[in-house]
Amino acid sequence: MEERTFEDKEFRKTYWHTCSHIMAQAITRLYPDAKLAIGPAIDEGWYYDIDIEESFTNDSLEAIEKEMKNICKERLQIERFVLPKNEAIELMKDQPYKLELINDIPDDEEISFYKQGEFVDLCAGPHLNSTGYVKHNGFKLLASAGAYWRGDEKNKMLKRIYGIAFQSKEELADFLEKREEARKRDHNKLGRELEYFSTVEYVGQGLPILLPKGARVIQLLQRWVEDVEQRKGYLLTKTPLLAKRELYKISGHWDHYLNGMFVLGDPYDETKECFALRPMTCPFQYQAYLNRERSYRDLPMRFGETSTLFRNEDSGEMHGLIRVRQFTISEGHLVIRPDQLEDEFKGCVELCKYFLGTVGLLDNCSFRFSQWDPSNTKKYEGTPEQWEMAQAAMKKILDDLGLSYEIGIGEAAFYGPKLDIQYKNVFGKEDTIVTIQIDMLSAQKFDMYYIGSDGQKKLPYIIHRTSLGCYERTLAYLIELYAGALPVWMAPEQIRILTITDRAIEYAQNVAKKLENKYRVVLDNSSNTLKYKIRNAQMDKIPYMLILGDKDIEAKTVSVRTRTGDDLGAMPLDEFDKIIEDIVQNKKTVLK
RNA sequence: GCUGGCGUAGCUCAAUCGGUAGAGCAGCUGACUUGUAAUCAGCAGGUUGCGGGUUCAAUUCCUGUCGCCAGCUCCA
Repeated sequence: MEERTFEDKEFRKTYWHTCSHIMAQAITRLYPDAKLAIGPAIDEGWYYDIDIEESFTNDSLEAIEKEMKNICKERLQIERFVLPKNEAIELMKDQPYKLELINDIPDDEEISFYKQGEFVDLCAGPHLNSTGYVKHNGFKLLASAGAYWRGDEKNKMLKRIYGIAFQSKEELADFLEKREEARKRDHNKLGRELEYFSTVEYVGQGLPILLPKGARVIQLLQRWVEDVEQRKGYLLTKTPLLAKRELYKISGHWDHYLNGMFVLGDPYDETKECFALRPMTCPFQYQAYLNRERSYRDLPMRFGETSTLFRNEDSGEMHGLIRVRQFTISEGHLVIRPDQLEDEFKGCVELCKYFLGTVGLLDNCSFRFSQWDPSNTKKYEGTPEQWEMAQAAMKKILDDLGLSYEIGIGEAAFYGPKLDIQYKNVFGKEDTIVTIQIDMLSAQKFDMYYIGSDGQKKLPYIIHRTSLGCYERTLAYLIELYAGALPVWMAPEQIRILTITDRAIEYAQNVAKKLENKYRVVLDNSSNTLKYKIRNAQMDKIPYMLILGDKDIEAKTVSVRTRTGDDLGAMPLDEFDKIIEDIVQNKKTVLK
């Protein structure tokens, strides 16, 4: 086994899993009262959940690491053995979590253990065959955190320690360095530094202030999405941000989403009017459809809206621009005949792939088919038959499209299954960026019908979908992806004009005036030195810098420098305009 | 909401045993008028997140609260 390397995913996981046991052994040595829960290998490293009184501090993590090194150096043989259930229970009698796990193992399955020195753990394996194979200077404990037993918030919260290991200390150092590099791209830090957004304590959690740069980027994304959607046959709506309780009762939000809403008034006093801010656009936009009777000839009707939503997230959930309490999405609802489902759904997938591809985010996306959980029917509306039908329809479409997707059980909306497009950010964390959902239930609730060719009332299907998802979240991902250096067409500041001497001020003002008609320009005609101006210009973020001095005035040129450090030399303004116009018009993501 | 960590100037960080808050950068003013990653000088900047407590004295100790970070749970 020692011939194998980390290229081999199975070996990597085995190695990390053994690390997890070594960590558990070290913890047991240092804290004999610790009760062990589970300790699996994960995508990057491992964790172990432990029930223990003490909190793990940085100091205690170091102490555990030190003991782990000892265990490696002891070169303990790791031996697997199997016990019948009654003996397994006897062996683990002091480990309540292990007992619970043993009791869940079916009687006909064998119960395996791994032993290294004095330490024995219930485990399916596999493992390395000696603690000596783990390089004592190749691992690090990264963090401690809380985690619920079996992932259920009703259960006790245990202490979790995360760790990472490699086969050499150089690889470990490399990993830690890359992690630091990723932190520098963190939108939550970079976005504040570059003044895209800020938060204010007394405004509230999850309520970011979009500063001029952030607001500008979001505005131009919104205009672009609205324009493209218009060309794709979308009808623009603008609907209220709040409504009476009665609307949400029809939509089902009152039953399924009340604790996620901001309610204005007493939700339980039926004698008084009660409003709530909208957490979703659906029931509002349906009203546009309901405005008059519709024929089968009218369908599909595609409604689009740049829609601001409010969700009362739990206080621990907020994170920069990724998870907020007020956000704006490119919302849309397609009211369609059942026979149009396939084409329209595919159209939605194509559209959002176009948007995500153009901004450069598509490469980090994966698809998730989010289904209901048949064992938790309380969370959902509709019958099992209706769910099976909707999911079967979506499965057929996804398979036809040849999309490779993962299935997420219990990830569906309460009214239907979803195709979620998941974005993996610089830290490897995944969130939904775009969602397309099939809804076969809502039309009936809202009495949304159309008159078929036979003159009879028919129920349409509804597709809920976004194009670019939530703009705040998208902006966060763009900041991270481009490390703050957004593509020219969406950069909040495209050109910075710098004067070398005060003699160039008037010339610079004229240049600025010409460019301002088409581009976002900032003129720095302060009397500081050029070096000073460049230093303070965040020059690796601003696509183009025009440097103007006596030579340029005389030759009627601008000296152009790009944020990548390329000096394009002096050129007439028209020539510069052509270069940048091409890049902006064609939404090129690469500068040059 | 839960577990843990952290809140000192716009940013990055100091402040010994509890003894009355200091530096660099950014900012502003002046000088310099400079051709591609730190020109010089000066000024200003703080209810140490906020409230309560202990103490002669709190940035420091205790407590509550708000916010930020990591993770869990939940979700776009």
